Amino acid sequence: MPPFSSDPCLFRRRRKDARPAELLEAALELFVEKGFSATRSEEVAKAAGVSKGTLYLYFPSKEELLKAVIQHFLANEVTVGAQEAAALDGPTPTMMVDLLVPWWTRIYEGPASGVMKVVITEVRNFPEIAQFFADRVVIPGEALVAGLLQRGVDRGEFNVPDISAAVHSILMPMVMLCLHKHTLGVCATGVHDIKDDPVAFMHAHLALIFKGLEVRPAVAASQDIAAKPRRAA
Amino acid sequence: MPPFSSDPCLFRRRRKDARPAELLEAALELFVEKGFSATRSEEVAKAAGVSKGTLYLYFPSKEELLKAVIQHFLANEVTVGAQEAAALDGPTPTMMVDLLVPWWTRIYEGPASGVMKVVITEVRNFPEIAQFFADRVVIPGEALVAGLLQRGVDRGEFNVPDISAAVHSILMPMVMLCLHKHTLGVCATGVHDIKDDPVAFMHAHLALIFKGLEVRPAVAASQDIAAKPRRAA
Amino acid sequence: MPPFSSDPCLFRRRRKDARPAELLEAALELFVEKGFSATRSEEVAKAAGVSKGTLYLYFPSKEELLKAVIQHFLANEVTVGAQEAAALDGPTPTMMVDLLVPWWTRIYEGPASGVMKVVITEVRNFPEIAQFFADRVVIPGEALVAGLLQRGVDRGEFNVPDISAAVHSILMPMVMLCLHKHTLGVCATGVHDIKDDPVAFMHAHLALIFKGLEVRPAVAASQDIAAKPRRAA
Amino acid sequence: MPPFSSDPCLFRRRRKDARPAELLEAALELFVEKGFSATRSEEVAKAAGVSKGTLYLYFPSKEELLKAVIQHFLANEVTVGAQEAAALDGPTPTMMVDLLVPWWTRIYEGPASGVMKVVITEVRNFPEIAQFFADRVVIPGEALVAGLLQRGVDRGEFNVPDISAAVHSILMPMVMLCLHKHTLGVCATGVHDIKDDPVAFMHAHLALIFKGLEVRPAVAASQDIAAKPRRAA
DNA sequence: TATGAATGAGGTTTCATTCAT
DNA sequence: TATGAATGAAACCTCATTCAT
Repeated sequence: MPPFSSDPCLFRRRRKDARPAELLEAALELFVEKGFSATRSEEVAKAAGVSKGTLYLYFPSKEELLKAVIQHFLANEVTVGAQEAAALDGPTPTMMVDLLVPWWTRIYEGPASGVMKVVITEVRNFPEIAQFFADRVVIPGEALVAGLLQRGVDRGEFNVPDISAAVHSILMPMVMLCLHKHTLGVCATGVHDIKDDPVAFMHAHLALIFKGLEVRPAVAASQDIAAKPRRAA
Repeated sequence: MPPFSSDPCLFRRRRKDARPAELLEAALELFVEKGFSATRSEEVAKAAGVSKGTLYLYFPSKEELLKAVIQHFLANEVTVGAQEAAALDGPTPTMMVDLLVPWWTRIYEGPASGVMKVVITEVRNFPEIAQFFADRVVIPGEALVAGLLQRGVDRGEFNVPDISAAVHSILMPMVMLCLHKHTLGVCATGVHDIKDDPVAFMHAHLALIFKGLEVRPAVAASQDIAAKPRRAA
Repeated sequence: MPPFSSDPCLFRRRRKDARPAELLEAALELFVEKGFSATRSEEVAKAAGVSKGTLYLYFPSKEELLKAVIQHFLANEVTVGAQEAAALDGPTPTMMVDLLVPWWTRIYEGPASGVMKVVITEVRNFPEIAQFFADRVVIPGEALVAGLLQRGVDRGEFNVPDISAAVHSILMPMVMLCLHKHTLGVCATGVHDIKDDPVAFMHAHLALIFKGLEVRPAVAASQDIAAKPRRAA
Repeated sequence: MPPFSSDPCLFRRRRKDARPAELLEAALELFVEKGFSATRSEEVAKAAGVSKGTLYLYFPSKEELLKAVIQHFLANEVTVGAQEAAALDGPTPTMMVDLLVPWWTRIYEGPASGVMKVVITEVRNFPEIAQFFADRVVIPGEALVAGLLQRGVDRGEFNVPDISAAVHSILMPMVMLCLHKHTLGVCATGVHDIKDDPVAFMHAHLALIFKGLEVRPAVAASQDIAAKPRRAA
């Protein structure tokens, strides 16, 4: 057949070059869906359209495959937000909404949430991955939010007594919901679910962060709420 | 009238009575450290100083053992929280601080945080566990916080446009930090860590929830921050 | 309590003396119902109202218990028929019906059929039992029927070219139905079942056999042979 | 177009094709000798010259293996009998002898008798096997004989007051002797044994049955029914 | 390079048996 | 004598990995 060149035919070469990526994608999908240990290596091979033996031509073991999956998908998912942050301007609250809502929605709805699930659930057994994840994802992510908060404080737009704690208060629900999407969210019934409208949740979440519970002045004044070192009445 | 006392021997009886708790403790420790599936039931038995068979005298299967661990170390904690909530009185913000800070500090610092890590990271492969966890922990926990928020709204103490989202904003950071403590927290360095002062974090977190970022009126008025379907000014 | 005499009180002594028989009865019932290997020794103990340990005071192992069960119930079940045979008189066909129908009905409906089931299903692993069973049950049983046939031949009542084969033709269905009662009969549906009317089956079976024995018209006419439901033309 | 022939290697293919039969033979031999439950799956594998895992490549469980044994060695034999019955013609008594004698001789002397022993002695603990056996062997086998009897009745060749009982009278001795061959027959001495001449037994058995079927003089006279060394008309 | 038949270590669970009391 | 908590040897089955082709 003429379309294929003579020696190592182009078709096969193209297949061969694509193999590792195809295997990694199949593996991620299955690891997210069924968990690492519950996924049999043959399933990964089948999903990628090759046989069990072929998988082992590219990855020496199932564990190495997992490491490759995490590294591969992590590399592409980082620091997009940071670049976008640099491009924006205006009042910090507006910036935060304009930046964080689409950024996190993209993550939540795309494959990145699956990567997070895999990393978080398996990280304990792979310390190298843990460090990699901390360096490339956690620390930059926290820095992004911390930077926004600091900007608002510097510009006198709002008041943040404990930036580090606030970063956690902002980010943790976002991360947790990624996790939830792929864990409890898929197997337990009766749990309240935000899966269907992540954008609405993000707006509500940020609104709460911005405005708090709008405690009525009288109530708030009656006692000093949430003072750090609380004293007995 | 049996020929011998039906309480045959104080020593054995005491052992028998103590066994379940000893097994649960050994199980939790191993489950947190190595994961549920990666822990062999024999290891749990050995760690509790008994043989494999003895474990099955007290728990009919490994999965039931996990359920018992959840019930013993976490679900009871949730129940206690709910009872304490019923006993308190006064302004809702005060109540929330007085209740949630020690409650969650106990969870975070005690074995309950380990249970959360185990469940969240492995639940996907064990649907029955997922449902058990949802029924005994997630739903009651969310109900506890939702109840407090509703109380505040009913008494006109604060305003909560979206109670369900607020529940998540409050609880997710708490849960996520439990997870973090036993995953990234033990293997990655450099990640900001609240491990050493959970009480301080809780106060800051609740303060943020109550007061928000205290956005200055002028900034807030300039555009409608965080309106759900945002439109351009 | 006065009813019990002083030293080893009569009540307990009586219990103790009855123990082995109680255990054997419980064991037989369970072995028939669930099979030997599927019966746990604790179940036998429970059914006899004692604890696991006590069972082992009387029988050194489960296998020895099985042997004791078989020997115990076999000893009492043999040669009753032979004695009854000696007491009867008259035309052989009549004798056979009068003897075999109630004899086998008793066996089929009583515990003896269970013993047969146990022996037949387990005999392969217990050669001593096999010999015991052959000597005490199979050989006397076959001799009984062979003797009856020989008597009929000697008296010129019927013709039996191959007595040994005829013995099998007569006895095998009877034995097989005992077995069937406790095996296929209890677990498979759709199999034609004679469980509900063994007497009718016996009459039909013997009627078939007799007509094949070329009963001489004179003898046959003298009385209605084997004809409970049958009527003369 | 796969890169290599889809028939990768004749040697391996031939092994793979032969494996199931080899495993079934090894399994039957062990099941007959030691019983189904007492035979470990690894023993079957070893006897077939493969490893434990290989067995499970061909049969999903030990119970399915037993089902396959039943189907392969016995159920097919029943099916063949039914087909042969359809192919024959002529007077029913002749048909029955021509059909049943070689059919049952084949069963008795071949592996099928072993299957019967296994099923009958162990079926009680495996309800699914019981149903399978009933559906594939008992019901078709009884239907085969019942069909023959009905044919004779319809053609006015003989009289059968109770077909169902007659089916049992005919089949039970045949089945029972299969059982006997592999139970008492191998371990007890002194029991009368037809092992050496099943053909003679079958002729005698059927002769006994026929004479009881009131074969009409005309039919009986047309050829000498069931004479032991049958000769062509 | 690609295959898939074969392997066998390893996991959970059962249960006959023991023995301290 | 009687108990029942404890044991640990099996048994079934899975699946990551190898290797002949």
